[in-house]
Amino acid sequence: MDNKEFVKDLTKMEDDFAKWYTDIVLKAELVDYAPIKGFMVIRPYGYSIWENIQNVLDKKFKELGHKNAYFPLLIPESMLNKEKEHVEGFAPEVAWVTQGGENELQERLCIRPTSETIICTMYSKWVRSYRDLPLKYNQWANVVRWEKTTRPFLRTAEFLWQEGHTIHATEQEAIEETLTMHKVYADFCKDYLAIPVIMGQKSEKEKFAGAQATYTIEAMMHDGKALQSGTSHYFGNHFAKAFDIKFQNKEGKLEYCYQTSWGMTTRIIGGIIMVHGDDRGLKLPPKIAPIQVVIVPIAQQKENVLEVTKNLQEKLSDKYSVELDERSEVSPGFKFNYWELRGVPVRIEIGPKDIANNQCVVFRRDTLEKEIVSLDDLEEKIEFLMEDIQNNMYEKAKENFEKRTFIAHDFEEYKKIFKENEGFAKIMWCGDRECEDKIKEENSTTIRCIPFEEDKFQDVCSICGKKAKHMVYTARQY
RNA sequence: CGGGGUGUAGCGCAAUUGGUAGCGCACGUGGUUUGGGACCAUGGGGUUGCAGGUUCAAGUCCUGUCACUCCGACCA
Repeated sequence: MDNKEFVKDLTKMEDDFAKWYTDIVLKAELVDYAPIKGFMVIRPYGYSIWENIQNVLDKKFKELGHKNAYFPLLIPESMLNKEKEHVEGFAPEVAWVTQGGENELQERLCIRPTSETIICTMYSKWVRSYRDLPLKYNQWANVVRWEKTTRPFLRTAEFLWQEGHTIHATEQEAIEETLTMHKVYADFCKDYLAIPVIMGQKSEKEKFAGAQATYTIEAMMHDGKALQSGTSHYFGNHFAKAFDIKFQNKEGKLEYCYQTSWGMTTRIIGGIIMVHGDDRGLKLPPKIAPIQVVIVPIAQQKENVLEVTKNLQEKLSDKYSVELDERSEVSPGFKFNYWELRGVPVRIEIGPKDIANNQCVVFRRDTLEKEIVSLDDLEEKIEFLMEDIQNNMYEKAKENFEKRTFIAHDFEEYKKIFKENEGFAKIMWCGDRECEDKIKEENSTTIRCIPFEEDKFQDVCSICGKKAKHMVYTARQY
């Protein structure tokens, strides 16, 4: 049968994209809804994707001299209130603890929406001299933000993340740190998740509450909407002033520290699904897939079949994560669909015929192609496929990205683009808040970022016609 | 918080003018199967969201209430 029959045009999926998405995360057993509204349960298979992400990032962080630590879940209200912009930004979505045991608390405690405040409080105790700097700590934790509408991974009331917090003696060093981590995220998305991203800076309006500058990586989902996939903030010394983080410099004078923070969350799993998934379900990049190869025995009750597959699993397990599906109660066809839904990059089928011919059937999830491979060449073939699938997935994602990136020279053209399409629209922007608000009001789009690489296609603002400052990417967002 | 919708088995649904709750999938057991979601036989599973009312009789009609969900505003 022609495999292309199965590959439906992904654009047809758009209308029901949200439904498709939630269907996949539930059916592939990544998550389940929790008994508390807005919260999700991450099931073992979904969690193992997160573990793989953690491992890669954690290793990278440590290479860059960061250390892991852990700070409390609860933050006293007075502590949160110390930085004005920050508390105003988060106030609408914090959850509060007001009672301890039977007693009402003197001061209510918020469940961390992020940990800047408590970490700054500790940093102020730990820093005395320039010799103590920089402090580069990271924590893997959960945070709670009381969101009104939620969707598994993309927006839930509680989510898992890493948050790195660093303080430095100089502005320059802190800015460098912010940019370094920004690049770590971008490279991670490209090299491990096969997701192309735009690197850039957030507008004043969209930046993190309390930050001086927010850098973001913006990914495009298959339906053309944007997903903010990782952020890196430069704080200047705002928080240092609010939390009194001072150090004595070489000259013996007291100075405030310069600070950064950066985070990536379980939301990125939603990104992987929405960038790569198709109508058969998940499609996981080999570098991050919990199971890289699944072996499906055919007619497994027949002599030798299970034995051969077990040996093969053992052999391949040195290099790859290999699952042998030896369930006898379901048919091979069922297993094919089962593992495709879960996004396993490579499947090996082996039955009596193959054993007789010293061969197997190798299936790749990205293109849905099947191929007969000699068992002697199998290891080489798998090695090739792991790399080829990874690259091919990136290319496909990039293709979609480019196909759905538009240029708007004026507002009429802009409106037309978002009336007819979903995607990224590049515009020239004067830098005024008015124009930023206007596109949102009329198109529900936002400025995703001011990219590092601007393609200045005209001199005037695409919205108001005044002199333009920047080229920016705009889109509807998740 | 503004507008719409839905609550019946684990999931998806059905039940005629009110007449004592059923189907598919899933699940249990026995057997036959196994190269793209197997089949046969058989079995288990329900205070119809909750509370009240009308009636000989309520999944169905009335009142209240709760929950969920979709579309807008807020966000990693």
